[in-house]
Amino acid sequence: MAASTSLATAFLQVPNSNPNPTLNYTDLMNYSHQPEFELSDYLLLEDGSIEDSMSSHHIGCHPENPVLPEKAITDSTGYTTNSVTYVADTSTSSNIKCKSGVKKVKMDVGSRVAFRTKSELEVIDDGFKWRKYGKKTVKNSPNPRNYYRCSSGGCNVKKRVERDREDSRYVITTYEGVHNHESPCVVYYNEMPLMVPSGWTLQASHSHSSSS
DNA sequence: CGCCTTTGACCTGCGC
DNA sequence: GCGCAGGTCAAAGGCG
Repeated sequence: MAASTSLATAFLQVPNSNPNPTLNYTDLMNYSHQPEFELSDYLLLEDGSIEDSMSSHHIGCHPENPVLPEKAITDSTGYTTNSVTYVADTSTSSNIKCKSGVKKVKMDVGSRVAFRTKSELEVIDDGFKWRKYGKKTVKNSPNPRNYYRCSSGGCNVKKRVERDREDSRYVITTYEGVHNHESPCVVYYNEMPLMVPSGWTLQASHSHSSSS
């Protein structure tokens, strides 16, 4: 049997004044209450049942340049904004859910994760090369939905990008599938490949995993 | 020249 | 069965 690991990662981009290059969950919560830091939502697409907390997250940030304007790397299910990057491991079929302020996380079966993030940019460099293959207007939404496919040969990962119909300041990105290749920037944690921006550090605050 | 975006057409699933 | 909406295809054109 393959190892089963519940794993979710958040790369936190903190204010320049932050003296601490690595953060744990408590730090994340502290920054989430500061005005210059806005934590994004991310959404659950698949029906979930297993509820967990952010204690299962690993949180890190760039040691020298804490605020990365537009550059960050995630894995197939991660998403990056100017504020925060979440990475959810879908190879183990995890799903995540939280509200503003990130209090709850859900893990579940499925390889599709959506993130709702506040960003002026619709397409953010997440370390992979994406090729746009479609654009569609969505019913009851003034904003079109864009479809992207990983341009790496043989990789079938897709993502959908659209602006929130209720608040166009937010971008909803849905990742579907798992990359069968590495990002240019990747580290391994618990034998799991994690996509980490070059120069970033990763601190494992808490984790839980199981294998058989 | 290769890779990308654009965009209309086509396909498919679902509700009625 | 029909119509609608979402998702994908593929041709055309642009750009480095």
